[in-house]
Amino acid sequence: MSIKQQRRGTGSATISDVARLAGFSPMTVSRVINGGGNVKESTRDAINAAIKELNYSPNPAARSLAGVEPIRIGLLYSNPSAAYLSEVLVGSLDRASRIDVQLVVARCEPPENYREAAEHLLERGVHGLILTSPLCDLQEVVDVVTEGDQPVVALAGGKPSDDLITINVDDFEAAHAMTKHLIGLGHRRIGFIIGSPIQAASGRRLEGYRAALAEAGIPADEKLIEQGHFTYRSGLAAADKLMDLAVPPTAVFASNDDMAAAVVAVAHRRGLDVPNDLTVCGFDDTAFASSIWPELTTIRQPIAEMARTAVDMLTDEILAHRAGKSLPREHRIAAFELIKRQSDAPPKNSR
Amino acid sequence: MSIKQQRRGTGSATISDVARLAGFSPMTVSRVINGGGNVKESTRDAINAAIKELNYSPNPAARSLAGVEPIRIGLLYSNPSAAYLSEVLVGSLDRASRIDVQLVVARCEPPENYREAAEHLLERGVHGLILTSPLCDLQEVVDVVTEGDQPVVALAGGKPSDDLITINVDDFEAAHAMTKHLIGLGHRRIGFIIGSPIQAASGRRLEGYRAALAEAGIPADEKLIEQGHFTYRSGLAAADKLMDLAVPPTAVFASNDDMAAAVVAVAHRRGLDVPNDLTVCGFDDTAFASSIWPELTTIRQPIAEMARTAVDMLTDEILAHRAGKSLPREHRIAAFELIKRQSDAPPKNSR
DNA sequence: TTGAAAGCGCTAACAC
DNA sequence: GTGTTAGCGCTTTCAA
Repeated sequence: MSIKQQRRGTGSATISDVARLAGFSPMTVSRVINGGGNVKESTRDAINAAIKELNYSPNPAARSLAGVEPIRIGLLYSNPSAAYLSEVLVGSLDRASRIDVQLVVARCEPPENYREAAEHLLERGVHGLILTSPLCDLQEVVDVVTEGDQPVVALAGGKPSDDLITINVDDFEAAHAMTKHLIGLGHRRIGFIIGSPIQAASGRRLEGYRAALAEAGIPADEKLIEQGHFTYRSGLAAADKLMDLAVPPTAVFASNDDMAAAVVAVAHRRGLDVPNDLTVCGFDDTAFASSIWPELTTIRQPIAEMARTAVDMLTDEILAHRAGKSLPREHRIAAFELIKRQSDAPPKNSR
Repeated sequence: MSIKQQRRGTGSATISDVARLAGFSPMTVSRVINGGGNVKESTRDAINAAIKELNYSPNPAARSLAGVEPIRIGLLYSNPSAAYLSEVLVGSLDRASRIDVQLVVARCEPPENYREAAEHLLERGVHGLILTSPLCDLQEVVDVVTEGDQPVVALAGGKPSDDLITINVDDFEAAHAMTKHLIGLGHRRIGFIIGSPIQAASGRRLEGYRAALAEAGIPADEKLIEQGHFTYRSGLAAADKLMDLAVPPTAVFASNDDMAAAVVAVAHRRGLDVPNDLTVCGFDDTAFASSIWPELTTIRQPIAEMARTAVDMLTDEILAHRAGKSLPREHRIAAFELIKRQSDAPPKNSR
């Protein structure tokens, strides 16, 4: 039933098919695809239409064989919260391999070697850089990587600026949503553990919490707010302080899962049941959140998806750069999700 | 100083270079590379020598352009312990993209849909399958995937057999090493939490523990051995039983990190310090191990590396299969590592 | 058992 | 602005 192709060929549309349909030469199609200059507006449109109609996409093998310089992207990470890092890797590796982009991964531990690490990557000829979480918040690191003219994207962190493409969830909105959820459950004394002060997201999460409280007409009580550092250990300390309060909170919202897990541990140590005696919520939905018991209600950032987006955006920038154009630095917002699990309940004395 | 290549070209050796050096045509070289039949022994040797001398390796882009059927590997996973899964993905994606192998990933949740999931992959035209951890231990799943004649590799799990290529650490040796480490610290009453009974590794770990005890002349006490299921929750229950013993253990060795983390939680809840009042060790070195406090002493399986190996072995098999040869099913052992962190110490009353 | 020719899909170089 | 030509490195087909 299947007609054998003349020789081989995958069956999908080629650049010549597009050229024929649009009434131009393959070369012109190639120019359009690669954002090359010097193509008449009308020609470009016709070709784009043909591309769409044929659902054409260039064959990467042919492309690389024809000698285009491959796109290389550097990924700089540090302090690997294993779960976060691997989501980043999964997402970016996946997309990179799909669109045939080389990914060079390097670890960098500021303050020691961030300069070297960045320079090392640049020497390896990367055309753009992805900066992962704690790194995008270190001004020195950002300064170093934005020195050259390669585009840089900050993944889940960093302040939107003219130097940086950023991809974030709306931390304010997310913390706001979680706090509102807690208020909806009936909580009035809601403890909050702030994240590491060096990360911009920490402040935004705190503001979201404050705003939700204010909107509900709940007076702010500064004693309910403790500083943490995104580590389990800092969560332990903060939780202890919170639970030692004369009137302890009925719920604690920690700025990440590690600290939330620590709150659960402290509660248990004190003979408190979670969630019946204390509601605990986290942020990030790392492996932690669903491995401990009870499983944590938390905010999920689509890290893998964001990493994919990062690769895409960076690739677009690099291509634009090669074609001599320049795109404005974009600041993308990804959708968060409130994941309700078993660590939250109405406060005990509510009715 | 650099002489511009005539037009482009990467500079590395091509099939023609090899052909010229060996004194044959590119075609014959191609045959040798692809394991094709009909090449004289002496010719083959000469060409192989030339390949080696030039350090030649075929250009995958050219290859795929020339229309060889791409190698497609299916990866079947379930019950994603996020950390484990992403290590698997990172390793396999990385290697697959490097050697230009397509990886098709599918989730499968037995007992519902393992048959469909496997068949779905096969329909997508995969030439071989990787089975990740809990799956390789389910006989029904193994039966289904080995029905056809595609090669299957079991990654970190499964019983070595004629149907399956397996890649494992030596669970017996690893558990043995950890137990010995604990004994070396001075512990005599060492609790053990067994992993899920459906996974073959659980039994091997238990045996390793037993053997080390026996070697040290420590009489086995069955009360110190509790059944778990690799979940945090089962670890909680097992730890409670262990700590309720008239003479509780001074150390607990859990068959994975999740359960070890649960032991730490129970200890803390009971006012016990880890490691000073109780030593706790895990297995796997997942994110958990280094996120909680104290960080867990544990056994590390080089999952990502093992995944890379899996892709390589499968690819070799598929290539051999295509060339009409058949390799014996290999059973590879990867090296584990005992990661010493802060959750172990000599027993209190030792001196 | 080996080789020659042609072509996979694309783009760089150079016309026009 | 657009087209022509040639060739990237490999494999298939077919002939010797």
